[in-house]
Amino acid sequence: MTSPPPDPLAVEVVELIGTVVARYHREYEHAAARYALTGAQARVLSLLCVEPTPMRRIARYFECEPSNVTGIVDRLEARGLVERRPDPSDRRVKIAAATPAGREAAARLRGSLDFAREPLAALSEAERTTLRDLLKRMVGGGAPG
Amino acid sequence: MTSPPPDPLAVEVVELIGTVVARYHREYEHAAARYALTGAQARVLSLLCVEPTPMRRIARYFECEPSNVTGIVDRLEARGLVERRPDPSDRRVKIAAATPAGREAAARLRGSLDFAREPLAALSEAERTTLRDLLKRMVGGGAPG
DNA sequence: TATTGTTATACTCTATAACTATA
DNA sequence: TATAGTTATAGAGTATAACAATA
Repeated sequence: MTSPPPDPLAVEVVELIGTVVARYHREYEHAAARYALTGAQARVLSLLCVEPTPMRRIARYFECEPSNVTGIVDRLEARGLVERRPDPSDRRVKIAAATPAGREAAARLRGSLDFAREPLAALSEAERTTLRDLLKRMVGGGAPG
Repeated sequence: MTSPPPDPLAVEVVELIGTVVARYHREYEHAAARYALTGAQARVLSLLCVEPTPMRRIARYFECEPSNVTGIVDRLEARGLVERRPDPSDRRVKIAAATPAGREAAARLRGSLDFAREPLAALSEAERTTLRDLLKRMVGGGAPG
């Protein structure tokens, strides 16, 4: 359907983004592993620190099947990092929420993501501002979570 | 060891990168799935299209255990997308290489990564150049693959 | 009937440890 | 002895399908 012109500059940027993505993702998994969390567990926990979320909505957020979320939340709950709460307005719904221990673990993990800040050291403040604005416009173009 | 100052701008950029990474990664898996490939299979196949690579070096490249690579290459080989070749200079080594069918599949996949190019449409050519240069400097600061 | 969450199942990815064949 | 690749094993993520409880 879409037959975009083979813009060499766009290709180069896409490849660079691919490199950044691969590196970031790998480092994120490693950082999570240091807290005995898998990447998926860390991502769900981080989401639940922002806001308690029904199981179904977690699945929609990560674009995965609801059955996956059951297992991930099971394992987080078994370690006391997350709890399931009933939804007063709909007894079918279970709302997953981070416990204080979960919020603490997530905060420690977040603080350890130096690898993500480190490459920015090569840029001046003005350049970081430029980068931020360009990324914002790229991200803003997509569908909201 | 590293106790970087809590620079709000850096934090914002890191969060934006996190968003880009999450979106790109998800879309990449979906795109690979459309060709009946897992993300890991697609990444290995793409690497082998660049250059035939010994099993051990594939593992080092992706920073995973060599035993993983065996299974991934097994499955790619079973579908005729990859083949193992002996290394004439060291009979212990097996060199994995993309077959013509594998290169074709990888090319089709690469062509379908519109999602990565699409957000760039919001940027002018000058802005893309700026973005490219900033990303280059970020990436260049890390360890070479 | 439709929806929420779960269970059961099968496949893949991942790390660890032990094994083989070469070096 | 050290290295390259594999096998065996176990835990985790994922999609599919079927199910109970609730709407």
